[in-house]
Amino acid sequence: MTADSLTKALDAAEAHCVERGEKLTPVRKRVLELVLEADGPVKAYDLLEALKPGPGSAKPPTVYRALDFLMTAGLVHKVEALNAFVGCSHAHDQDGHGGGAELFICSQCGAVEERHGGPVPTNAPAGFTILRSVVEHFGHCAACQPA
Amino acid sequence: MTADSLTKALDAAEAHCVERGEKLTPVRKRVLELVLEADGPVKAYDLLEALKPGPGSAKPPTVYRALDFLMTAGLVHKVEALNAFVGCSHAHDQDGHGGGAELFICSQCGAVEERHGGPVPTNAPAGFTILRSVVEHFGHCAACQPA
DNA sequence: CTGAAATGCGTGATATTATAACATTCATGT
DNA sequence: ACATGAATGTTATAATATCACGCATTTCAG
Repeated sequence: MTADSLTKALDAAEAHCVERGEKLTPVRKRVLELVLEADGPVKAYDLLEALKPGPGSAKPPTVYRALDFLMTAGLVHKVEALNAFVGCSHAHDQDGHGGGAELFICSQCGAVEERHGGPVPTNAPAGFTILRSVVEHFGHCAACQPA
Repeated sequence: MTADSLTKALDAAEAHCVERGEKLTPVRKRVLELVLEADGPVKAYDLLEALKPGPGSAKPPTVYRALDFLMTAGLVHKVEALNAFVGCSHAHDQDGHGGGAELFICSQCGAVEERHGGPVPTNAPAGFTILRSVVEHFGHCAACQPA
């Protein structure tokens, strides 16, 4: 992500929050920035390290609260299988499609692609109502195919 | 799961391991039994508690090693979004279909349904090779629909 | 049989991930 | 000013998972 598109993404995120009647506070914005800057999924405690050049501030709750906010706002996704977080380029609300995107994660280079409107699970058990889906695919992206 | 079908499942698991040239040792068998007995996904430290009526034995590595073995053998799945484990009724090898089943988990009663040959992700990025997929759906099973 | 190698497990310590509980600050409306 | 509520700071701890070492047993070539 270029510095320019990062700025744009942050502005878009801010607008997205305002629409929702919420505030993208400095801490939240900084966390989002760090997540978006990263090449791939980021760990919460790596964010924590990155957040504290200064002495006192930045304890675990700080980053987890910011991440919770950003996830609720649909700006960040958690990669459950990695206990890590990725930025969401679409800035969609997470309501209405089960709260989860379909993620394609390259184990080689860390690149993450996100898709929506994914495969409707046609083979759900009869009568099962899906409220939230976690769909994560791990493998090699086009650029990282083994020779 | 009835006591009778539990015994059958354990015997089948043992046969499954022998086929693979591996051993279902007492510790592994006991862990599998505990996972199968449970109503729903089980936490590793709950297994740990259940494993130690005696004083000394049963430390975290014991249960994690057993779980690793059982997962590799395809007898147990990890629910990534819950950090919990479920027994696998099919006793399939996990090779050949991305290492993951599609799980339907009732948040109300904890029931887990497992499906295979799930939705081929038609919208994968071009050139992406999937090695492992995590697909977990959370919601209400037929018996737990809200009134 | 014997000894090297592999495997499984016990044990203590520690790393990693996440939350609880309570205090403080700050913006906002009245 | 004062009350209120949201966000954050702060301390502690819970929950999840792995490392590293050593011992016991099995396996099997020689």
